[in-house]
Amino acid sequence: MSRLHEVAKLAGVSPSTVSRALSRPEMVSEGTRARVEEAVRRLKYRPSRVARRLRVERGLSGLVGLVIPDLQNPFFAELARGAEDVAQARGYTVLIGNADEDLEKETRYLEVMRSESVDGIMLPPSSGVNSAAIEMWREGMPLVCVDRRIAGVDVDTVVVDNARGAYDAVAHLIGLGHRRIGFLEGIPGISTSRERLQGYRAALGDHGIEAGRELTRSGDSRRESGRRLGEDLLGQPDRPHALLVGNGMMTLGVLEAIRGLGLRIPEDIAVVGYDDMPWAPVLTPPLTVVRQPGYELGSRAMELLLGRIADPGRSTTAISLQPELVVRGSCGASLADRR
Amino acid sequence: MSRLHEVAKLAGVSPSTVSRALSRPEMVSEGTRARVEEAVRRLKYRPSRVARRLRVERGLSGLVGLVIPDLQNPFFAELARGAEDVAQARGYTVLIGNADEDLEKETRYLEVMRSESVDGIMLPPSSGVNSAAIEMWREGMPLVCVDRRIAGVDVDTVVVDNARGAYDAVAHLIGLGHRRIGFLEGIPGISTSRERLQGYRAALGDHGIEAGRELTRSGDSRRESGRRLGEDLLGQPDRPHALLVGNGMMTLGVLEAIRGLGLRIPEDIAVVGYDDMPWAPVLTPPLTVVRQPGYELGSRAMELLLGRIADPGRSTTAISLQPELVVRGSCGASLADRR
DNA sequence: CTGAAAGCGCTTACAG
DNA sequence: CTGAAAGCGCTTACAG
Repeated sequence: MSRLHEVAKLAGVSPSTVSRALSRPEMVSEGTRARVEEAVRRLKYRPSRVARRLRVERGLSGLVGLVIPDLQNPFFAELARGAEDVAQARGYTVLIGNADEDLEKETRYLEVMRSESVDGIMLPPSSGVNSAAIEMWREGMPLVCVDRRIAGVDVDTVVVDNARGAYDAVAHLIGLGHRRIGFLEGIPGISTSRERLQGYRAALGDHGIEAGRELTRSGDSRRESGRRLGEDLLGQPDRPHALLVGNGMMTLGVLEAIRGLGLRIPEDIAVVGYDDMPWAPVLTPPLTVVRQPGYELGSRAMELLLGRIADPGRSTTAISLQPELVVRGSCGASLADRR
Repeated sequence: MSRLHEVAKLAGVSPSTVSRALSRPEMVSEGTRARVEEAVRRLKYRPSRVARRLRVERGLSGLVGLVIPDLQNPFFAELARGAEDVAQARGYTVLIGNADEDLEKETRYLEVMRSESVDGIMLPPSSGVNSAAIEMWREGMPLVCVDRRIAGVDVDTVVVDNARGAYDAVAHLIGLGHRRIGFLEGIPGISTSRERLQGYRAALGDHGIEAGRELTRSGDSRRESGRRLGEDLLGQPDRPHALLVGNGMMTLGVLEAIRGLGLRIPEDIAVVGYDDMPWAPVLTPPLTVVRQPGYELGSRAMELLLGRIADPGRSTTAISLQPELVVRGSCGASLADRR
């Protein structure tokens, strides 16, 4: 790797001039600029972003951090994609870390990112309390929470209306004649799970159905917990006849459980999944889901983050996106029509 | 953020001593070490990795780069997970970039990573020729190619035996009585696609079946191309009655095409997918696939990369992992038994 | 328009 | 065992 001073030597100018020619070309005469550019080309010079970052004040590193709870979950992969597209378009590079739904790993990534002097951080926080993210935000690190909220902290946030998504799904099931409707919660303690549970209960309540605790279970947002909980809930004699699963990966496990129990969808059990996973339309029957705008969630959050980096003092903004119930075949909607 | 010199002041020692106390504690007396540690705690001091990286020679940054062709593809997400687990365990942080199957984006990420002075880079190269990766490797950047090879360059490589995977799948179909077997290739030009095509042809050849060009199509490894190609290939009057799809995301599209055409699996069309996607077992019928050890691919490659970083002069090693044919219901294997 | 100088936050020979 | 000094590769007031 060639260095700035080698370029300077070859071009016959001082290092300062090379630096200027590269980052603020208008401050340099046309002739020297050309000579510098030629030298850069000849030496294949690429400035060290590390050295640059050390010198330049916050807000100019061109790096933003994104801590993803679970890269295996297509929903987060889509969110990351949205974030990355916006960042790239504005000349930013995204440093992605996979926290694996583990608070300790999340914290480690946040520390590394701070220590790498990123300009800002975006994350779906794993849990509201005593997070390293809050501390960094208080110390002036630009931060945006995406998908999940942190309670009690005034920070830029982009979320989906989770209560509404769950409410719509359950109302749909009720409209189809169901009254024994189960709910499988994702990781308890995060805002998405909590709000979906609220939406579920609200829909039941509004239709005069009592929400018995025996119809809900809490998991960990992984496939395996979906399978276990599904077997547990649906293996009971007085099992529900309809089910809302609070998370895309868990839905996969629930489908395995249903197959294992020999139940038919939708005749024996109607299913609505949360998140429109890529495979939802090719299932038999195609899965009815609450679709979340993952890509938009990521892109809007990145816009907010870059905005905050550019103007750290601006007031915080909270964006709420709408989910959409996508009715396919797994609830027997068409079945009901035919009755 | 507190700095090294503030810690030094609080502890009543010189900055050099603080640095030593932190990175080589055995060089410092017990008393001063304790005072430094106390000061670090009080000030919540976190060393700047940026400054450290500038000073320290290559091989000690604690950062490795991973350029992923497509984060939406669960296969690569799994690979990334394997890579990350090994890196974390050894104190390394992985900087992930999403190249989006785009040579230009791949190059941009590679440049950023070099310019961030990462210790090494791991990637499934998007195309063998004139890649920035090769240039960087020649300039001394530790590099390992994973999943895909670069022809003609002597570099550490971890791949799966793609020819074997495709061969086994096609041989399985032939064993079931099929002779008109189609193949949908992923992005042409990358080693995985090429080798799978070779395996497909070899299996046909070994069983005395002529591999007509009208039974193969080339796509771009995306779902949409699977759908388009599937409709095209299976919409013909003399369509194949069995199909190997060269890529997990394309398989999703093919399944949509099959449903759209009103064909039944496996009666009208037997299907084998490449990659054991998470949803394969919950399809109806469950999908027969060639399983690739994605996690192991990533973890082995990371071990190789960290090994090379530690010893840049060692001879290059090539690892080939074995795929595994997972027979489920989409080829009618059980159907055939009953005949 | 250009150069010399100082400095970003660390680490590491070198002396003591 | 500890400190003063130099330096990693840049950027940016400050003079001219």
